[in-house]
Amino acid sequence: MIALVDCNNFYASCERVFQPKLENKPIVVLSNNDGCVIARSNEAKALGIKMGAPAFKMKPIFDYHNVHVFSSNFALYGDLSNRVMQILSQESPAIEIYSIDEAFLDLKGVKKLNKFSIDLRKKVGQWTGIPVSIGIAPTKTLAKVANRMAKKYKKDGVFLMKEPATITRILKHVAVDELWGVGRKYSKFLSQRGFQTAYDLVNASESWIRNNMTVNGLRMIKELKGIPCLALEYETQRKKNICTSRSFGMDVKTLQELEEAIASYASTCAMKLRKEKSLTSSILVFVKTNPFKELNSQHSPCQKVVLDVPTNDSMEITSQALSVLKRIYKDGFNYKKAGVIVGDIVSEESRQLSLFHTQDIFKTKNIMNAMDDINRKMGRDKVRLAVQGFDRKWRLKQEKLSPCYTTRFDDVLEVKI
DNA sequence: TCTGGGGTCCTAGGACCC
DNA sequence: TCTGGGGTCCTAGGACCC
Repeated sequence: MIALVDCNNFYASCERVFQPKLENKPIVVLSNNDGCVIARSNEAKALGIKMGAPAFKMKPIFDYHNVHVFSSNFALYGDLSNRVMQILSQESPAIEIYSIDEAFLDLKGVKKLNKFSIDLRKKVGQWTGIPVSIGIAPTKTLAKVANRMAKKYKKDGVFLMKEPATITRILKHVAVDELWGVGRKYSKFLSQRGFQTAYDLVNASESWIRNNMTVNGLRMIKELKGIPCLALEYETQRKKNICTSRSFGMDVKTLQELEEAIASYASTCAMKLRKEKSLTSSILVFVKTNPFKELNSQHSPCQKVVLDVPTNDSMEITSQALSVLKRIYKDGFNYKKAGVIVGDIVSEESRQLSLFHTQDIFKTKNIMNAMDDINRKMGRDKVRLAVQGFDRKWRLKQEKLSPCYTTRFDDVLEVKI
C-alpha cells in the first residue's frame, strides 16, 4: 500500500505557524511580484477566492472580508517543508518527496495502516505546526484520490481505500477533472464525450484511451484499476533543465537594466547547478513584454547558445547569457519579464573536455566554491558579480513579506517571560 | 497601476543516414 | 514508365504536475 501525505493549504499554513492568532481567519499567499493568489486557507476558499486569481482584482474582497495577505516567502516554506519531510523519512520505511508539500510513502510491512497514519499526522502537527492529510491505497493515482477524500470528508485527516468494492464506490463519486493526470484540456475533451466520473473512465476501452490520451492516460486508468504503473522514486533525479525567471516590479526599457536582471538570473542558475553537482551545455535567454497590455507593441524573443565544454561557472554562464541578450534586445519596448534556462545538463563527473579548450576549469572552481561558502554563511548574493547591479530597480514587488522565522537570525521570534 | 515560477513527458514531423 | 524499406535524431508544440 502507498500513502500520499499532503500538507493542507501549505503556504497559508506556514504563515499561520508563526501567527497563531490567524487560526480560523482567511489567509492568502501571493505569487512573486504579489501577482496572483497561489495559496488559500480554507476560510479564504470559502469566500470564493480562486486559485491563480490576480491579486489586484481580488483587492475589494480582501479588504471587505479582512483577508490576511502575504507575499510568498519561499525561504520559510522550504525550511518547514524540510522539517516535515524529515519526520516522514524517520517514520516510514521508504519515501518519495514528490513536491514541496507532498510525499508518497511505501507502507510495505506496516501492520495497522490507519493507526500508523493517525499517529504520523499527529506527530507532524505537533512537531512542525503543519496540518497534513493522508490517503492510503494500492497505487499512487488511487492514493491521490484517497487523499482528496481525507481532506474533504475526514475529521481525522486519514482515508484508507483498500477493498475493490470501496474503491469502486468512491470512484463513482470522483469527477474526471479531479484525477491526477487530467488537466483542463482532457477534462473538456472527456466531458464532451460523456465521461463524468473516474468510474466511467475505468470502464472505457483501453485502446481508445491510449489513442486519445497517450500512454500517460493508459497508465492512469490502469492505476485506477489498482494495477501499479508508477513506481515510487526514492532518489532525486538530476534536473534536465534549470530555469530562473522573474517578472519585474516595473516596466524595464533599457539594455542596462535587462543586463542586470539576466546576469542575476544566470548566476542563480549557475549556483543551482553547483548545488546539484551538475554542468550545463546550453544557455537560453528570453525577455518578454507584458502580454496583458494588448495595446502595447509586443516583443518576446529568445535564443540559445550551445557551449563547447559544459560548465557551472557563474562568470562564464553569465557572460554567455549577456552576449545572447545583446543579440536579441531591441530598443523601444516595455519589458516585463526575463529569464535564463540552462539545459543539456550532465553530472560534474562526466565533463567532456574539448580538444581546443584552453581555460583552466579547476581554477575558477575554487573561486566558485569560495563564493558559495561565503554566501551560505552571510546570506544570498553577499558576494556577487558587479554586472548584477546595485540598486536593482527592476526587482520584485514583495510588499507583504513575513519574516524568515526559521532561516535568519534577525528574524527569530523573541519570547519575553 | 497591478496577471507567478519551475518542472516533466509524449508525439508528430522533418531532416538525415544506409 | 517505373521511384523501397528501415532506421535515428532533433525540435516544436501540447499535455500535465506542483
